[in-house]
Amino acid sequence: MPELPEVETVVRGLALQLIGQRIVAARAARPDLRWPLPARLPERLKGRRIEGFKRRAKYILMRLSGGESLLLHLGMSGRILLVRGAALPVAHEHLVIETDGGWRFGLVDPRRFGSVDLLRTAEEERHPRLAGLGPEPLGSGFTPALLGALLAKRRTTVKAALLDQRVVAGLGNIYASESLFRARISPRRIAAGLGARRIGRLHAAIRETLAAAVAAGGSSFSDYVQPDGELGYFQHAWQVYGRARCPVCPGPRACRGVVQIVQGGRTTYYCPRLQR
DNA sequence: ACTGTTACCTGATTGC
DNA sequence: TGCAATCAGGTAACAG
Repeated sequence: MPELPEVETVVRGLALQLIGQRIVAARAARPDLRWPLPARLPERLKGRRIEGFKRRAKYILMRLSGGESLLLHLGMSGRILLVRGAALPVAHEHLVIETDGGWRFGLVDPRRFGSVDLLRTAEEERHPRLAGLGPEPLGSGFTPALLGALLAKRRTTVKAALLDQRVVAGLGNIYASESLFRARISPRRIAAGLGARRIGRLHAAIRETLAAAVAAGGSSFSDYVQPDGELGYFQHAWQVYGRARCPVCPGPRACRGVVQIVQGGRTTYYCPRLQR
C-alpha cells in the first residue's frame, strides 16, 4: 500500500541502517513475485557491499558494489521488515538478505504485486520500469509549467491523470485524493481543461501533501524502524481519504460531507462543496 | 496514440 | 457463527 511518502520513509530507514554493510547471506523463498526473480539472485547478492539507496517514484534502488542495483517495488501489499539477528518465520517473506552488521532484511508481500530486479546501475535510467516515469513531485524539475504541460495532453479526469506515473511519479490513490482536496479541485474535472490558477494550486498542493507525509513518516519513530521491525509505515491523518465528514466545512447544515465515487476502478474521496 | 477495463494475488471486512 | 461477496494504498496487458 505504499505510495511515495511511505517508500521514501522506507528508503531513509534502509539508508540509515544498512549503508556500508556487506551482504553475507540471501534467500529467495519462491522464484517469482509479479515477475520472475533474476536468475540466481541470492548468489549474485552475496558478498556485495551496500553502497546506497535511492527512491524513484515508488521504486526502491539498493546500490551495490560491482556496479549493480537491486530494484524493488512493493506493489499493493509489500512491506520491508528490518530486524536484528535471527527472526521468527514471517508469512509471505519472499526475499531475505542478511548483512555483516547483523541486520536481517525481509521483503514481505502477500499479494505479490511487487517486483524484484537486478540492473546495471549505470543503465538504471533505461530500465523498462523506470524509463518513461514522469517528474519527481518533490524535485526541483517539477514546476507548475511542467505539470500544466503534462496535464494538457490528457482528456481523462484529473484524478486519473494524477495516478498515471508518467504525469507525476509516486502519487497513488490516497495522495491523489488528498492533493485534490488541498487544491480544492474536483477530481471529476478533465485534466486538459484546468486553467493556470488551478494548475498552480494543484502543483503546490501535491508538494505540500507529500512533503507533510514524508515529514510525518520520518518523525513517527526513531531510526525509522518500528519495534516490530516494520519500515516506513505510519498513521497519517488523511483529510478526505476514508472519511465521511469534511474536516473543513462547518457542519452538516452547510455540507453533506465527503463523497465517494469510483474513477477508473479506484475509489476517490472528495468534498463537492469545497472542490470545484 | 490515447483511454478505459481487466487481470494479477491474498487477506480483511462486510453482509446475509 | 459461517460463508460468500466485496474491497484494498499498483500497474501492465489488453481491447476499442
